Amino acid sequence: MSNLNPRQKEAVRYIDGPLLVLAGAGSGKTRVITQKIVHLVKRCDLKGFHIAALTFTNKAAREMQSRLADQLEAKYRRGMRISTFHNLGLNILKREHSHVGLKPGFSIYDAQDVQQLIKELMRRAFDGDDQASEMQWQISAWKNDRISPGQAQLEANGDPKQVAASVLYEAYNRTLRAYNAVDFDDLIGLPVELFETQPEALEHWQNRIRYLLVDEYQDTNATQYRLVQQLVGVRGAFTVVGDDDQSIYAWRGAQPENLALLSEDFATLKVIKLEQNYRSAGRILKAANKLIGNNPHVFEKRLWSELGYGDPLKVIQAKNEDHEAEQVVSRLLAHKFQSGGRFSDYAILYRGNHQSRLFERALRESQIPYKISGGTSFFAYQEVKDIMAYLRLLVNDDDDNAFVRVINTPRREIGPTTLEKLAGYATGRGVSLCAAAYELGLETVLPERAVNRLREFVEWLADKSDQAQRGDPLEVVKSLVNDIRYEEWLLDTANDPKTAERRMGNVHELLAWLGRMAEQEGDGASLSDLVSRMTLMDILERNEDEQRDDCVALMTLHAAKGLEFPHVFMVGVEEQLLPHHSSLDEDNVEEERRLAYVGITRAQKTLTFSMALRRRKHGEVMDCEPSRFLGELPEDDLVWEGGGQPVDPEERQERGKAHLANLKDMLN
DNA sequence: TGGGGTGATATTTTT
DNA sequence: TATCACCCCA
Repeated sequence: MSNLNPRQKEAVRYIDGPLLVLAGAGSGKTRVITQKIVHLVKRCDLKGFHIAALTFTNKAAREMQSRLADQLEAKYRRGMRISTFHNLGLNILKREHSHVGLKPGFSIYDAQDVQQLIKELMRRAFDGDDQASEMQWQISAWKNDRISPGQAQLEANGDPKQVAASVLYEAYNRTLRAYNAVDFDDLIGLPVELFETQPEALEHWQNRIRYLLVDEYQDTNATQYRLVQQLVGVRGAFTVVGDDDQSIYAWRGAQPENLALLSEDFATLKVIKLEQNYRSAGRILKAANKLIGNNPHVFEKRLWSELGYGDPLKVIQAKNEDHEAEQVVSRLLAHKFQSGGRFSDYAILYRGNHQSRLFERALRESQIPYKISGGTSFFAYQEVKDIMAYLRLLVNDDDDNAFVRVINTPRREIGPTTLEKLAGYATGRGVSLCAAAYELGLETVLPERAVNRLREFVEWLADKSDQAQRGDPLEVVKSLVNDIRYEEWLLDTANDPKTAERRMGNVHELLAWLGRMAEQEGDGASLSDLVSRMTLMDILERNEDEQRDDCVALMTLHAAKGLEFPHVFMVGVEEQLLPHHSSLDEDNVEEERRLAYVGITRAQKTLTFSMALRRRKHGEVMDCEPSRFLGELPEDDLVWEGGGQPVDPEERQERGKAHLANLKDMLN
C-alpha cells in the first residue's frame, strides 16, 4: 500500500458502495485492482471464493493473476475468479446449461465455425452465400446489443437486407441450439437471458460473487454491462476501472457510454480519478492532453507526471511510403546506436495491418529483428481444427458441423452423396447426423456399403466417447489420433513432407496443451471441460522471430493498448489513414482521435510520427496530407523534418552489414 | 485434392 | 496493386 499515491489508496480502500475508477493511461490501474483484491481479502476478510475480477483478454487475466500471486499467498487465492468475461460466462453455462436448453458437453463455435455455419444456412435459404461476413457481423452486433431475432425483424422496417439478416439470425440461433452449440457472444448472452428469467440461478451467482471488479470497463458492450448489473444486484459491491479516452472498440459493440450510465444506474456511485501518469515524459503527456481535449468529455481528466519534460516530438515527412519505412528504420537504428539501448525498446505502430509490410521489409533489409503481434491463432490451423472437431464430436454428438468436418478426414470413403442422403434423412427425422447413422431406417435410403461405413464410424466414436468418460481423457485423445492414422494422412495429403511434419508438430502441441490443462484443472477434469477451455485460449502462432527476445515490436494501434515502450514510432499519420477515411464518412473522428491518443500515450521517452507525402493506394498514387491530429498537438513541442534523400537499396544492405559487424564488436 | 485461374475487396479484432 | 476466397480441373 505504501507505494500507492493518495488517489490510488483511496480507490483501494473505498468499499462502501459502487466505485468507478477513471484511470488515465499509465496511471497504474492494474496495481490498483490487484492491491484492492489484496485489501479485500486481508483487511475486509472477504474469502477469495467470493471475489471475481473480469478482463477482456486472456493476457490481461494472466497478468493480473501473476501479479496477485506475488502479493497474496495461495490459500487466500483459492476459488478466486480472475478471468475473462467469456470464461465466467462459460462457467455459468456449465452449471446452468439445462435452464437455457443446452446439454452437457456443448460445443463452442469460434468465428470460423460460425462463418461456415452461416454460409451453409445462406446457401440453403437464399441459394448463395454473398455477404456472409456482413451477416455474421450483423448477427453478432445484435447479440451484443441484446436484440433478439424477433426485435431485429421488427426494427428492420422492411429493409430487405435487414429482414434477410434477421431471418438468418433466427435460423442461425435455432441451428446452433440443435447442434448443442453456442458462439462466443452466447457465452455472455445466454447467462444474461437466464438471469432475467431464473431468479434462483441469479441468486446463486450473486451469492457466490460478493465483490466484482471489472477492468477496461469502457470496452463493455450492452450485454456485458447487463451481466455486471445482474451480478452486483442491489448490493452494488463493485469497482470498475476504465478510461473513456481509451475507448477504441465502439466499432465492435463496446459502449463507452456505459461509464456515464453507471452514475444513473447507481445513484451512490463514487468516482475517483487517477491522473498521475508514471509512464511518459511531460512533453508526451502534454501532447496527449491537448489532442484529447478536442473530444467532448463527460468526465474531465488531466494527466500529469513527475518525470522530466523530455525530447521534442518529431514528425518525419517522407516522399513516399517506401521512403517512410526507410526513414523510420534508419532513425531507429541511429537512435539505438547512440543510446545503446535494446531493440525491444522500440515499437512501430500503425493504423492498419497492411501497413506493416513495408516496415517488415525495411527491417529485414537492415537485419533488425522484429516481431509482429497479432499472428494467426493456433486454432486456425486446419490440423488443429480437425482434431478439435473430433474432440467436440466426442463430447457432443449433436455437433453436425464437427461431424461433417471429420467424417472424411481422413478418408473413410463416405462421399458427398452419402452425406447428402444422411443429412436428408436426419432432417426428416429431426435428429443429428450422428444419431441418424444408427437408425435402422437408413437402409431404405442408402446402399448397404455406405450404411456400414457410417455405422463403423459412429460406433468407433461411441467407443472412444465411453473411454473418455471412464478413463484418462488425454490418453483417449492420443489413441484417437493414433486410430485415425492422422500422421499418415498428413503425409499423404501434404505434397511436401516438411509441411506434414510441421502440421503433426502442431497436433503434438495441441496434445501438450491439453495435458497441461488437464494438470491445471485437476483430476475431475472431463474431456468436455478441456475442450471448451481450450477453445477460449489464446495460443498464438509461434514464429521464429518470437524466440528471440530483443525485437522491435510492430503492431496496430489497437493491439498496442495496455502496452508501453521507451521509444515509439507512429507511422502513416495522414488524413485518410489516421483518421481513417471510413471513419470520416461515418463521422467517427472522435474514436480515431482516441486511437491516436492511445498511440501517443504508449511512449515513455521519445515519440516520432511519420507520414508520406505520396502513397499508392489500390494501385494509384495519391497525394497525402498530414493528419489533422498533428495540427492539434502543441506546435512548440513538435519538430518537422523533411526526411532527406531516399537511400538506395544497395546502400541499405551495406548499412545492415555494418550494423551487424558493430553488434559483433560489441559482443567481443 | 490441391493448385491455378478468376473476381471481389481494400479498418481496427477478442473471445 | 496485392491479397484472398472460391471454383474448377487434371
